[in-house]
Amino acid sequence: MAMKKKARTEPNLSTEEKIIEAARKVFTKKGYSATRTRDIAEEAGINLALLNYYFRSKQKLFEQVMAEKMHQFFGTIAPVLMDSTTKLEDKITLIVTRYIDMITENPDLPIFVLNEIKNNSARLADRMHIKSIIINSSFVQQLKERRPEIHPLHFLFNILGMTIFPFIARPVFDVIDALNEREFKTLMEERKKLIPTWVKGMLRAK
Amino acid sequence: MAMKKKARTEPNLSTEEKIIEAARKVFTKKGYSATRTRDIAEEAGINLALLNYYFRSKQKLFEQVMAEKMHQFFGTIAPVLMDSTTKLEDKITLIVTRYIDMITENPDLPIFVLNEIKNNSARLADRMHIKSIIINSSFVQQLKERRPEIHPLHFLFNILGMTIFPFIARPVFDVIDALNEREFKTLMEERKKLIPTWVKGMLRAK
DNA sequence: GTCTATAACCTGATAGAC
DNA sequence: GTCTATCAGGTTATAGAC
Repeated sequence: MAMKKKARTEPNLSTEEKIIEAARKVFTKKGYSATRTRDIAEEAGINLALLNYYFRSKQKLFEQVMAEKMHQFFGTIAPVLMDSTTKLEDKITLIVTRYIDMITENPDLPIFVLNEIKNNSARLADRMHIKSIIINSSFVQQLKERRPEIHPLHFLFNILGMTIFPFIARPVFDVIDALNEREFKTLMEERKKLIPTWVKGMLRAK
Repeated sequence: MAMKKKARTEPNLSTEEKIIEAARKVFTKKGYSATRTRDIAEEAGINLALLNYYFRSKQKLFEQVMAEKMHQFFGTIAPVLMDSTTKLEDKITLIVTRYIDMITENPDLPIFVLNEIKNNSARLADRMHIKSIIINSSFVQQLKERRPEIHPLHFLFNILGMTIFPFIARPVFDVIDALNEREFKTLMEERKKLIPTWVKGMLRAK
């Protein structure tokens, strides 16, 4: 009966690591506002005061987690977009497969990152050079050359939308039990092959 | 200098309507947890006590707004999916154009609805017959007939992802000033024609 | 470094005057 | 119906003992 304060993170970590690990989990799952510092402390199996000892405030702890998560979210495709030695078709396949693998491991990541960027916009997002990553990337150049009459963002929206949206919409399908975990994973595995095929069709289409 | 408590909603509404109108705006923009009942009262230009007088609690007020917003979100396409007299190709065009028009007027709606469903899942989502709307719809039947070897949800994910994702990801592009409001609207207008074309290509593709 | 206790503040909700 | 004042409980953060 006395197992209320059981830690849920690995016990053989430093206190600081236990806290940040717990913060990653709770912030990503519930978002900034719905997260209580007590939730994080309990998840880490430590005392609430230690959170403020290691990280001055909830806000500071959050900023650290958020920076990591943005790096994870945008860093997954940034190198692919920039690499001028990869063919356009191969880039598409890489973006899709990497995102599906990464988000499968971190299902709450997309809606967390996009929602928190919306809520903060100004401060957080421009830390990374997202603009140059997107606008001046080799990927966008290749799209412009292939289909000069269509804005390259159309294709980026298509690839990311088809890849990421199913994860964002998944809770809807969960509730109606239309799609259990295994079925969803199967679909997403299929999509690794299907999405690149469809996008290549768009690039060819009249 | 004494304009702090200025109401932002239309003044010629009943108090109850002013409150629910303010609640729609604030909840949709900030989500349940980040919303303070005081925010809603100020937005409505009324006193905090009146909120509890008309709606017993923050939770009750939220549930009312949420039910409306889910109806708005899913109701936009439900009739189209169900109508067995419409051709598959026409359904696709209708879904895309209706969603783009509706979300353009309510840009925060998709991430709000999907995020709150994720946070509540159990209670909220099954009130509407989403399951039968999706699984037993004429739309899904038509997809099965057209491409029996591909799971129909693949096409639904594609259509909704290409249509809705740009709105969800927009704050990212806002910050990097890659896309002002007019440019974004132009792109979304173009997508009303482009997305149906691309989807039809997928339906044909070997 | 880690804990308990508590300060300081915020938030949802209500009492009670008008 | 509407307001001011306030309560009760929760939340972040810190003081101080060990």
